Amino acid sequence: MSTSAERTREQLMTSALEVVRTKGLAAASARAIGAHAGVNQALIFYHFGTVTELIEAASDEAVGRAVDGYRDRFDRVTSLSELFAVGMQVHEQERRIGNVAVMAQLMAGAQHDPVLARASSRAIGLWTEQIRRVLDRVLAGTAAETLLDSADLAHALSAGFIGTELYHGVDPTGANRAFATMERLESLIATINDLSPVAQRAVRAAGRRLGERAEKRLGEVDARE
Amino acid sequence: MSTSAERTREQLMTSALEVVRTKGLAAASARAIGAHAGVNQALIFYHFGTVTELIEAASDEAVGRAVDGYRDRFDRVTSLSELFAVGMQVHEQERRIGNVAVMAQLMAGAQHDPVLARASSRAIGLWTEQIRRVLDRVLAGTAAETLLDSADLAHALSAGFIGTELYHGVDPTGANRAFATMERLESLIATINDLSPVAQRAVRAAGRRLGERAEKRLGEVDARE
DNA sequence: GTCTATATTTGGATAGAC
DNA sequence: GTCTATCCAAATATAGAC
Repeated sequence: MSTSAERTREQLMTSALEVVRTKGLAAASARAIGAHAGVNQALIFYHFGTVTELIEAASDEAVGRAVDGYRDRFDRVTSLSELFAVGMQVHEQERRIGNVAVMAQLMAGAQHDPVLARASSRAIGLWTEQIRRVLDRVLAGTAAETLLDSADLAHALSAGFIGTELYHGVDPTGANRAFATMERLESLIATINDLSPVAQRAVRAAGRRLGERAEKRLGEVDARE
Repeated sequence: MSTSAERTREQLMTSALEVVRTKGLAAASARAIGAHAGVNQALIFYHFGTVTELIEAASDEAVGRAVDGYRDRFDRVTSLSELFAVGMQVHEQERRIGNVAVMAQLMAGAQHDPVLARASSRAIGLWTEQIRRVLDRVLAGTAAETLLDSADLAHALSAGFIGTELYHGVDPTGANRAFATMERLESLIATINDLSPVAQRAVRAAGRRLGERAEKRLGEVDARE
């Protein structure tokens, strides 16, 4: 049984994201969100304190629900190619309903706002962790396991999706070309997984050296920050 | 010989980018930019019309100059690995001075502002074209030529750099992991270029089929938009 | 070409009635 | 818990003096 206050809170949260989605973060003022929710803007401050805290709460709720909703689908994935296919489908769906656009707006705002930074960190963390979990499983025992690191790759995919979203608003064809490259690279990995044992050993050996180099570099960069 | 008006225009342009760099697009108001430039905010409207048009002019000027400045360095590149190394160095430098952060802010704003969209389109276009030109040259005659498309890859790299920049502000370690993946993939391509002829033929053949599939898909997506 | 002053709008936030 | 009314700060933009 939802009280009137709970309904108001929910309306404000969905309206907040809806305004960010359609008009961008810069236009997501208390007045705009209140008007969209059909309630007075003062209620935002009563229920959430500030506008950005409302957006934070809305993001937490929406991302948690979205990621949960895809969990079963990801759990049924059994190969890297399948993960890639499902990942692209999920991304396309999330993109169509505007959730990726919202995330991109929040991350841009997060660069200079600690509240949005917290929200973005949690949001991107949930998605990345979901991908990493499946990657860990489907990479196990394959040649690609030597070439890639599931955590690294999960972060790269998340960053790629956000970057491509911004790219899409500026140059749609260019964004599709970026996606085509991701597809090519995935196919390449799949191809290597199916190579002859001899060729695979050569690639693995080279890959091992390269992986070590990458990890070494990563440690150095992190130490600097 | 620079007139007083020219100096004022230049100060406003550099100040505009400096404010975006340090405080974000949302804080780049006429007052903030004017104060930073040490001139009255009214001059922004006199010289540029609106604040976003000032930012547009500043971006055009700065990006053109930056890309030109790296041209020679890119022209001396002779292999994919070398391009990757130089690209990472250039990106790291541009990131350190904040130019990547500016671009990310502009692209986020561009999603809902036609003036910023124009500016972002030109800016990202210059960088992408620079990368594509070199890719075209260094890929020629290699095994990777069959696996990749220089225009597609150039767009993917640009999108990746922007996405990673936003990611960096939210999760620095995660961003470095994303970079590590780019490095691994580049190494993989380099490895394939050095494989035995037999293995390479297998990879090439698989790559050709995959490349055709990617291009087909790309055509379909573009037709929908 | 630059500044001061100001009109106008918009936004965050709070007080107080209901 | 919600609304009205309002304060205050900040923003874009313009008019007019210098």
